[in-house]
Amino acid sequence: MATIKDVAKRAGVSVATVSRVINNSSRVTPETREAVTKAQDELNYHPSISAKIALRQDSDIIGMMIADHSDPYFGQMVKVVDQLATKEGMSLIVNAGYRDADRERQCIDELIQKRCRIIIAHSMNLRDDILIRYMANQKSMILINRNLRGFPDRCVYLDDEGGAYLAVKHLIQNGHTKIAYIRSSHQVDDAEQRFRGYVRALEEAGITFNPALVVSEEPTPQGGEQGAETLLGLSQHFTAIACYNDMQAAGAMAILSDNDIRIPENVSIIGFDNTAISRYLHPRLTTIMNPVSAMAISAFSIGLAIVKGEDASVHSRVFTPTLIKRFSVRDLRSF
Amino acid sequence: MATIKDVAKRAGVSVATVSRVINNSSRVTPETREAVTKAQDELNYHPSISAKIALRQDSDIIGMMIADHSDPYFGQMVKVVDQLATKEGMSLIVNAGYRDADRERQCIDELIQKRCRIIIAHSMNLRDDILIRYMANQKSMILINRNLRGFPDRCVYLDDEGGAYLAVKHLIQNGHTKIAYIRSSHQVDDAEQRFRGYVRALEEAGITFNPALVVSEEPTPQGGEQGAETLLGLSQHFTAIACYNDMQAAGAMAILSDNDIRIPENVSIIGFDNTAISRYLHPRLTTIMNPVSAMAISAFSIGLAIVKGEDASVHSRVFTPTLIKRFSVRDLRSF
DNA sequence: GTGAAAGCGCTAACAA
DNA sequence: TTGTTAGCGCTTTCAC
Repeated sequence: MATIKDVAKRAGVSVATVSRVINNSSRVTPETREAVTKAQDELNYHPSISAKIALRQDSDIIGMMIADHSDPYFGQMVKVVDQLATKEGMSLIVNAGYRDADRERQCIDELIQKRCRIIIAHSMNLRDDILIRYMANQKSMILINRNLRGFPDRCVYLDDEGGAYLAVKHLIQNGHTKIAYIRSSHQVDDAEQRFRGYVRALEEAGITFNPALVVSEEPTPQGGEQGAETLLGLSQHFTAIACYNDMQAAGAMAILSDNDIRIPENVSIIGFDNTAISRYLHPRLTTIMNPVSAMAISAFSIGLAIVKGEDASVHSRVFTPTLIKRFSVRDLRSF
Repeated sequence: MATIKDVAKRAGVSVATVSRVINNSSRVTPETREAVTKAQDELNYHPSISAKIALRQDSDIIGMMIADHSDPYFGQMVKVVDQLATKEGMSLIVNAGYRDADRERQCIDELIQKRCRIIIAHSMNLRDDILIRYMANQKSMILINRNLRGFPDRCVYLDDEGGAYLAVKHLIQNGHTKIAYIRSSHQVDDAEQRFRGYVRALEEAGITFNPALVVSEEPTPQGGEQGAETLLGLSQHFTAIACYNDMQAAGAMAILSDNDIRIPENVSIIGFDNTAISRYLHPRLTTIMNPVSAMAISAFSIGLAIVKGEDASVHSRVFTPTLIKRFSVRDLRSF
């Protein structure tokens, strides 16, 4: 691999001049510039970013930690940050922790080792004390989907409890009282919050909570299939299923449909997240809007403001979910 | 940010010893190791990867270029490579070019500048001559979804033409002759190949190709919606629609359904790629299996073999699509 | 406008 | 087992 020295030699100039041409850092005569560019091209020279970072001690890299590369929810989040980063002339590195605490630590350590200027982390399994330590040391680290005590201005999150409450309240307002819930089997904050929203909506409506109508499954279509099968086997009567997320809803709908149970005529379904898939299920899924893009923009903006020494408090930190009405919930009161 | 010197000073040893502890590179007495680890921890020291790369000239980073972070197709590809990389103790960087030639070049340049040991690129818009130049200079660069002349052993791709042929032949075998096609509006190889497969299947069956039944749309659900609307407005009779991919199929199905056209009773649909979504559409989508994971594994294995100086020719390079029969195609012959 | 040289954080060869 | 030191590719200051 050609180095700056090779280019300098070939162009008959010093390395300093080559550096200046590469970085447009100060005036260089057109002839010199031409000669350098030519040499660069002939040698297929690509400056080493590492050498630059080693020397300069800062990097223009923004690092993200997400749970899973193959999950479109995170895909959207990454895309938004990627486009903002590009606009700022920064580059992006994304690590996925796959919901494993050790792997998550590794991912964040790697981002630090690569000297990312901003770190945006969506941690699923890291304990508070570990995150607190990272946050304390990385002044431009932002957390998505977590409200960590001590760092109110660097935590961007959704009101998950309120979202689930909204979903279940919508079912109740449509006359449902026997409402099953497929929760996430992961031990994460949002799973707990969403479940709590379900319980609160029931309680507020004076409906007694029936633990037999709650199943715990992976937050995937397969989990939804499994959950629906379990619920059907229970021979407990229910008229609606609220799900942890849209993926589970998709799986549950497939199983219901396989069993000739019509949606929403026989059973109503409500999802969460408003993932792309929800618009293409049949019937189109009523769900809760999770403003991922807006949260990603906010997280990025806060990080950027910190790095630039600007005021970060102008950006939103807690986001409110809203109901997206489609066709998977039946109004029982009109019958 | 603490440096290796700070740690050395605090632990009362030399930087070389700290380096040895970090890299487990040679024997160190337990007491020394302990002292170093303690100092590291107290100072929150994270070694700079950049300094290491600058010095060692190689990196254990594997770089990928994909089209779009938010597309689950690429998400799956990235996940597979990520897990293989982790197993090899390597880290992963992914850049997305969003189907723009300039951005794609930037992405690849960035991967080179970061001194990735292996580069896996899925280029949509780069011209052959540009790719040839990159491939010639980057000996461990692998191309996915492209058969670049001159580099047969570093190109991993799907027989797209054969896949579309398979799809349309399946429709024909089920008695369809008026077959519409929604193609991708992108000027990329696979779009052209798949379209060719459609035409060949028709020709082989003696069905005259009707250009009025072909519409060109974005490879997204929105594109599929648009395409279906156009086709319906044409008042040209058709009994089946073959799509460039599953996303388009999902969108088309939603539009058909909105217009009370039943699938497959009134119109059959076939997709391409066997994306996760295809199993959760209603009815479940008959489609063509695109073995992304297998291709990603192959690309990675070839790259690794090159880097290790092993024989790369044992890994598959061209992949054959297969038909996944589900419930979106009706057999017209039984009526 | 250009060059010489110092130095970033780190590893590895060599010495002790 | 540990320390000293050269040097990786690059940027930047200071001369000229």
